[in-house]
Amino acid sequence: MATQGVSRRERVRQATLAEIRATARRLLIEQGPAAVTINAVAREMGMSGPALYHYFAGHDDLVAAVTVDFYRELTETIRAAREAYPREEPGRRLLAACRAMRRWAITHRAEFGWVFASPIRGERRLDSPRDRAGQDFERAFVEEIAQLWEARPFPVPAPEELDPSIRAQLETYAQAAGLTLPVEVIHVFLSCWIRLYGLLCMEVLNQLDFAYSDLEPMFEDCLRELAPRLGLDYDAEAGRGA
Amino acid sequence: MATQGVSRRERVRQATLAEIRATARRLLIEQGPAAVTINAVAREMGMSGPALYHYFAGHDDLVAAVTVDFYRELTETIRAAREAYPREEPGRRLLAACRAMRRWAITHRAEFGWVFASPIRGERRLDSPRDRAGQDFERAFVEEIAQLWEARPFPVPAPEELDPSIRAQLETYAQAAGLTLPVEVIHVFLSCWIRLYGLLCMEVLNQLDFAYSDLEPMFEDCLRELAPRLGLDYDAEAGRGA
DNA sequence: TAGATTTGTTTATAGGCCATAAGGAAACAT
DNA sequence: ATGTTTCCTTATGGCCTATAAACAAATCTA
Repeated sequence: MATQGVSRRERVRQATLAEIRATARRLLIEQGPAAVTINAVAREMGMSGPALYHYFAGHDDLVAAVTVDFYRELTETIRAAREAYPREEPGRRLLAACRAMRRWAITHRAEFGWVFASPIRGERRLDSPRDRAGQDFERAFVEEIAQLWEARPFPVPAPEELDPSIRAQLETYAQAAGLTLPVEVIHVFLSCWIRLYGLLCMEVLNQLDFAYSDLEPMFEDCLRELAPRLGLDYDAEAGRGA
Repeated sequence: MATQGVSRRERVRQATLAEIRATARRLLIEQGPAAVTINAVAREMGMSGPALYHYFAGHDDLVAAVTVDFYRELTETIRAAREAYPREEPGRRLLAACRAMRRWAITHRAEFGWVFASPIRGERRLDSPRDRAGQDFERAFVEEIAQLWEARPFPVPAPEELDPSIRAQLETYAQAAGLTLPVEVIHVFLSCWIRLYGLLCMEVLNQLDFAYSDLEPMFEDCLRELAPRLGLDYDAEAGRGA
């Protein structure tokens, strides 16, 4: 048996854990974030509320676990999309990753909105599973940027052009994240990231509904504008498909 | 008397309404959004919970009223900052408005975060006080853009360059908002708006904490990049002061 | 000015949520 | 077979929303 060392009990426990998270997700999708409550999830599963406390320490814990699921799924989707192109074309891979991110976001609005609108109040611990999943998500892009930079360096600001405060912040970040890329490269990357992710953020938070009903062309516009900054050519065709 | 037609009762009522909203705001600042609850506000004021239902239809209503307060204050701040420069310099006025927005946002993090992270779930009615306040906020910028465009037209894409879908969406928006500016101008405006507001959005939602501790230089960077697109020259000095 | 009305407030109530405690039942181990 | 661990239940306390009913006070009106 492949599951040799795993007791039956443990298997059942894992199944229950998965069912809880799946139920929470279903409630989120069907009834919104406020409906994802310990009691509601339990009721939905035919259990009594307090039973769930044997699986999660509390509401926050459940929320965090679900968030991690979403991060993982999104990251996995992005990684898979990347692999549609060979390693020799990091530019195409990067664009595919960006588009996969938006596609996941708009086909999983509730989940994407939950991930970053819900639980970031207050401080974060850098070692929580939640943050590890977030870092992993980010890494999917950083890896590709690093490949791109090595394969075909894109223009970056001269050292003296970069604001000293930004430089200092990014040095701290690079060190904490274990990045070996030059700070100027990180700056270009994050500048692009902020624009792309920020657009998605506003879209999912319905901050742009007052003027737009479909932001896909704006997203493609954003990619078209960002592509040359990373020294890669924008491929309009790939945006329409999938 | 200036308050001639207003009964004493009405005055007291307005005072109570104001106190309720002020208390809600205080709770928001001191203890976070979750603490802004009908009961907590009432308790804080020495009243019993149900009494508040004579002033607000329910929790959502209170939330909406507080949100409107924030929108108004922010809008007022922006309008005031604009007036620091004469009408003949719409460029400076616009930059001042942008900086005032960020300044208000970071000196009122809880309020700013509340405004656009909290209550936008679900649909919106276009005629609610909440949305009217939001439109008013937006107008503070649109007005300035219009002035700028008339005084010194900035470059806009040629009609055939604008994506048809975007054009259609913006035509709908322009009509609904009663804007007479060309669609291409609106497109440039909103493109800039998305970047600026999106950056602020991510900052206040702590989406960039993983790398940055102080986003002011990034905001200034954004302004510096946006300024030429609106045909105005970036004034670094004004950013440092205040 | 005395009664009727409107308005503001309180207590009581119903239902939901989070979280803990205490007890019972089932699965496991030896 | 029996003790132990694990899981699940009911009971409880405290806070929340929201409504209903009862009471007090200010205001209006005849």
